[in-house]
Amino acid sequence: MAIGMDITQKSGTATRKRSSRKGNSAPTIADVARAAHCSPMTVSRVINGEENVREATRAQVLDAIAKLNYIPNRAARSLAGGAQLRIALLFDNPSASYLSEFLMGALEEASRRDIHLVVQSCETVPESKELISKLVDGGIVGFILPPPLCDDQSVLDQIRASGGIAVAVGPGRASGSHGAVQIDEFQAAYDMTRHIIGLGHERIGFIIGNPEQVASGQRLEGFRAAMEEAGLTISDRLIAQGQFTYRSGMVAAEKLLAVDPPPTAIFASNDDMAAATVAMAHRRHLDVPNDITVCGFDDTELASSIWPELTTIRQPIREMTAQAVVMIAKAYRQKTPASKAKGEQVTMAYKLVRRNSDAGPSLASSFQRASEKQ
Amino acid sequence: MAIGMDITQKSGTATRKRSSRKGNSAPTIADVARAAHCSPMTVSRVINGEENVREATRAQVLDAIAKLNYIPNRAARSLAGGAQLRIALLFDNPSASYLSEFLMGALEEASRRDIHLVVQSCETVPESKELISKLVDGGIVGFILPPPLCDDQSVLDQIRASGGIAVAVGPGRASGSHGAVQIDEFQAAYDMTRHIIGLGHERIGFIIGNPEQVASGQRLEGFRAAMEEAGLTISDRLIAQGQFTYRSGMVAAEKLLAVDPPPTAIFASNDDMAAATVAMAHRRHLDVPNDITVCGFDDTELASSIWPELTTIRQPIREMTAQAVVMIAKAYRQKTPASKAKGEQVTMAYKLVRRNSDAGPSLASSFQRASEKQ
DNA sequence: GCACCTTGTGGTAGCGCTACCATGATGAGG
DNA sequence: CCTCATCATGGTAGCGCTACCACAAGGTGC
Repeated sequence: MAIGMDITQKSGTATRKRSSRKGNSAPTIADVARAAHCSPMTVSRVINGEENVREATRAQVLDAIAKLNYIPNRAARSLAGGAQLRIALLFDNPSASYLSEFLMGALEEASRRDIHLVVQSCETVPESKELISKLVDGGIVGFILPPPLCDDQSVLDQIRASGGIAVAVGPGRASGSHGAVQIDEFQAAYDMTRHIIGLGHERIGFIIGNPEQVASGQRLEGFRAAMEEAGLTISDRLIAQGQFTYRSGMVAAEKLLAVDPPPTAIFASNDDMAAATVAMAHRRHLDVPNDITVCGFDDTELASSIWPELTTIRQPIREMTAQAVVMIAKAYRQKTPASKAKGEQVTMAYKLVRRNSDAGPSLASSFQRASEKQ
Repeated sequence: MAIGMDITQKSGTATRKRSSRKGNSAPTIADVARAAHCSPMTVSRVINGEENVREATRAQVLDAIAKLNYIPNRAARSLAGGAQLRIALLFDNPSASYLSEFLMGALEEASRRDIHLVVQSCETVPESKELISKLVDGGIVGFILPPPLCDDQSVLDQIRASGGIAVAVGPGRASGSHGAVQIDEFQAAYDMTRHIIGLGHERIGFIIGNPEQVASGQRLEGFRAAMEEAGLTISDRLIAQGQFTYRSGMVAAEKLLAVDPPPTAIFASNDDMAAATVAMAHRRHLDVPNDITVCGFDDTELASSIWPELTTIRQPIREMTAQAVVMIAKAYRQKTPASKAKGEQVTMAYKLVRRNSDAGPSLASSFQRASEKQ
């Protein structure tokens, strides 16, 4: 890692007398063994709950452990224990804030379990093929795949072919062939739509996400279902295609706001597009939320850094990623030829976060809507 | 990334004498050494960025590392390296995107060095006093302080009094009593202003950051210096006070845009406020950058997620935080009574990132300006 | 010319723990 | 009584890496 910087590292002298290497501190297994009048091996057995230790010996050891306040050294344990789990986190180019949340969860859990996490960018699909088998050869046993990679069947297949364990995080739909951690996208979009309807809106616009990601379709379906259930008509003109990017959101919002009469609320499939919608509304001198309600999805950082802050759906990204790490660890441990490719599915709870971008329809709009009906 | 090199690992090591303990062998430092035709020690040096390695050797080793996809074993590292360091990252409430970048850098470096990183929110200053000594008693040896905490002398003093090592990241000015990692805020703001002037602008607005942070003042000074050097007058009406928040940016931008004649460019002291300025400009039906240039500072994720993407100053936040971790680790290791409170200062390189929010002044504005001069 | 650095490199000895034998003790079966 | 499985335990050899020298090669300075 060479960064273009100059640093003043003049200090190199300092001849301290090496106290860290041996010195004081931290009782070791040998200390315990001495105190319990047995060998380190026996202590190790007790710690690891092995069977073949006499009850009396075990008690002695336990006693010594308590007396010395001994805590086994994690690092040494996993070093000696051999097989350290290595997991790769592949990513294409998700939104940066999504990725950082994602990393936090994975890194934290990996550190807790003393698992090696390798973070790998994986730009192009053709390249990925070679990359994956290289990683597997290099000792990587599992792969965590955030969107949009989690929807790429060829990557999934490649991992399986190489003998790796794949866990997709946040795919729209789970296929049984691999593990997945997700939220119920359909239900979340449904809930949000219900929320908007509950505010009194009837003319609600929707911006679809990137059509290549399964989640986009599911969110749209959730929206549709709630609208239909409420007996509201869904005009094609009030549904715009986006790509999950801010820019695509601007284009889509522009289109929706130009419809006559305009929607009193817009539900965008992610926060970037919702933020763009707010910007477009402002450009038209519409107040958010008084003139128009705008809701997003994902609760990325953007949602709370713009004004008004967005009402959105919070995915527990960190927890989801942590869960993915756990799942790989588990799958690896019980990797009998049989259960190998089972593919556990976990659905986690999302949350509708209400902030300042939603409100009931304005009187003017209501009036307009009322008159329009007649 | 270089592909096309097949992995020659297995053919190279014919004997395969290991394999006893581990089934799936991850490449070790010895494998790399063999591939790079040097000793494991040299590889270790390269990995740890030590100085005394010839450039050619370093390159060879780096090459071998890449080829083998080698990843150092953290467990072994911390075992051999001695005690495990514990560092706290205290934060008040910086912008979320800043924080997430910040965390990434720290987490990554901490994980790389097997340092235990404790992330601690520290809302109120009175509370902080107790918190710090509690953490030190609990075995925390170092503290990383992002803005705005890095400007709080009482926190710094408290850490020193408790015997902890403090490193401020991104303070405006370094005091010798503690470590600091920063960029040259003044120079960066100066450069950006020069850039804007170079585009042909003369009537340039500025939005100041939170006055409690030293960096705000430095950025303002950099702006002033460049303006004066170019012989441009600085109207008080074209300088607005902000707080580094999106919302404060909206208020400030509104004020600046209402000035008659309005500025043809606005330089905001951070990206959040710049983004807000773009939004306000749009609300007034001003095109960015054709009608007005808007520049930010920090290059947080927001800068590239809105449209147009912001021209801004990129601080290597991640690298800076990583550097802070390194500095604490080093300071701790050579913590002789003498060198203890030395307080190393590191200044890192920033970069002016040009994107799509700047352009020369429009003809209309130029004309206006020209006529105004007469 | 010989002390002295300085610089790049290699060798060795562990860090604390566990895998894998090897060893004494036991008891059961012949 | 002697074999042979079955315990309970000990010894040894690393796991992968880094701290600490040692050492050779190339300067300086006088």
